[in-house]
Amino acid sequence: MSSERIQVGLNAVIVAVTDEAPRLITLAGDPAALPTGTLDPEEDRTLERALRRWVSEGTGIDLGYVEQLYTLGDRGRSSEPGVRLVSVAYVALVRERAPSPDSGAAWSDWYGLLPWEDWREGRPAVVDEAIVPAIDAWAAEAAAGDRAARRERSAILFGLGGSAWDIERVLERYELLWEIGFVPEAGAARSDDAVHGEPLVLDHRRIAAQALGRLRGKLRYRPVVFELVPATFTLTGLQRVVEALSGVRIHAQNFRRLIDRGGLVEKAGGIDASTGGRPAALYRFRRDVLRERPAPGVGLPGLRTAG
Amino acid sequence: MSSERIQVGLNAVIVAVTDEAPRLITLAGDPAALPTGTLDPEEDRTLERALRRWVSEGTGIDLGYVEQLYTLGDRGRSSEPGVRLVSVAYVALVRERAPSPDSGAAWSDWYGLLPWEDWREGRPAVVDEAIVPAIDAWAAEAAAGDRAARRERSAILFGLGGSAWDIERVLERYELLWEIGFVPEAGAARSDDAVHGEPLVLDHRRIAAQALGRLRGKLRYRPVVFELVPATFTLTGLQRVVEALSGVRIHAQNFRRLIDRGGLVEKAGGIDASTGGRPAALYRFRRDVLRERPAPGVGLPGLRTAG
DNA sequence: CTCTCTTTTGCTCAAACTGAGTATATCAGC
DNA sequence: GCTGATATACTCAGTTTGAGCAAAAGAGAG
Repeated sequence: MSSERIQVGLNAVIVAVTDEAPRLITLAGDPAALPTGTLDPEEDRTLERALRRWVSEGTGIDLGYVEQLYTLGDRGRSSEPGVRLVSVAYVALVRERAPSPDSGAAWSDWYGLLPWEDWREGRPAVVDEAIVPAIDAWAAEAAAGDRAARRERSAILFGLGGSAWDIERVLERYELLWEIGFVPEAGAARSDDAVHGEPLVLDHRRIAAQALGRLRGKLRYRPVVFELVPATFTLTGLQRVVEALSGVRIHAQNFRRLIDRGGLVEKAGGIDASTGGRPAALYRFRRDVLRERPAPGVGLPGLRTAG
Repeated sequence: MSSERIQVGLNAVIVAVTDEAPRLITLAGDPAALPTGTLDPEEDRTLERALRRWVSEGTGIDLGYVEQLYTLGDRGRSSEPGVRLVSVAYVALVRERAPSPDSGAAWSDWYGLLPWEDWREGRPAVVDEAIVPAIDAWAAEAAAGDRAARRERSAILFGLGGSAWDIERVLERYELLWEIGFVPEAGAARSDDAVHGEPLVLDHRRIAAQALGRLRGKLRYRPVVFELVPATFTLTGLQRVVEALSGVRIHAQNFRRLIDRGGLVEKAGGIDASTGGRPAALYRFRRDVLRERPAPGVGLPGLRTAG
């Protein structure tokens, strides 16, 4: 056939939200990497089982919710020469911040990788201070006819000049930053991580970006948040997790209205008095909605023009 | 490593809508199959390019819009023994019903594969006449405690007993029918195709089901319909295509309101008088919306409780 | 030429949903 | 019993959605 050998790999974006920060597991290295494994044709009946097996073996974490994300197969994404690496990437949600053993696995802040994605405190400084100048330079060096198009595309993706910030277009934003050479993977020398974001090996940061976008979209119409919170939780706690992932603030009263109008939760009986204010009632997820309603999600109220 | 060899394949669900019927390309055989190809590591820089290459070579069709669907890698999905086949499936949309050469490729009616998915004339006869009895039998043979759960799950998926018909859950419905042995792939002998749907080789019908679900979902928030219609079209024509894919009827006035309130189209100047009634104005897609609005789709009005 | 049938297109209206604000409840700590 | 904090309840205008009525504009029948 051909002299280049094809190899199948698996990648996992393992997500948890702790202390109002979304995190994912990375493996130590320079740069760091997403957990990576292979399919054992003898042992693994399905790709997903293969994933669960080696994640469990390697990090001691038993995955709950798992969803296939994307399969990457571009040339040049293997570190071994002569090997064409085709990787199937998955997103997995885990409840607690299970501390990893001495496997080299650790939890990294998602917004450490993608600092421009966190708009909870308004438009992040990185955008105005570093991204906008980089975009301007990139637009300026284009042929006269393309300048307006480049500026318009950037403005829409990054919520500039009156455009709304679309929380789901994480991948498109990453790809634009890659195109303009803002993220170090694009050949540039290693630079300030707080501004350009912490890089990952190969195209792993791209995978992380795609995963965040997918998850943000999924929040709307499937009750995936509940995979990330403990069995009982307060509505404000739930809201903080949604905010952490979506990267925007939510109107608390409307969030509450949406959640219980949708029948997503029920009172668990019990109180969390550690809030610093009026104690909050504890709720639990109503597993029944999965069967009752066609597309129950948290709906993400109030984020048309965040910031 | 292991004695079983891993092989990477590619599958394409190539879609067109003609005469108000969604169609996809299948290769002659018993049963028929989806177009299948491989990645040539030397020649193909990306998976998507590989797909475009062999579809073009094999059927003469140049694909336009292409989107990755899912990667399948379960054991036992290769016809060759000793080979573990990992297939990356794609959905592609093409405009005209390009007639295929003598490559064995032909257009098949999507609802020939999945007859229970077409609710444009109300709940299809197949559901009441064949599926409901099959479900009842399946529920009856369960342990007493599981019967209600089986019935409830079926009712929700198939829009029985007051449940709404959710157009997007195509895959879940297929999987239920597989589970209860209604679709022939599940080991049963070949049966009446008009009722059980035309089978495809291996898990190809499953892929087709997943593709339909994905496409139906995508209609809502991305302007993919326009990939399927000619450069100029009437609003009713556009509506028929949406109806064909979504499998439900749409309130014409609301559809029209949605489309032009969303700025998705503009008058192309010209008239189609062949409608049998008042002549319809011709429109064209406004490519600009892609840059203007965050998530322009056709919105699919009026399909909460179709049928 | 007029009447009828058909499809296209414009308009209306109530119900549901959203975004955003005001007000009240209930705790901890002083 | 204040003060400060968060939790929770209600309100209200603006928008979107589902659904129907009606006029416009052609073809064909009589």
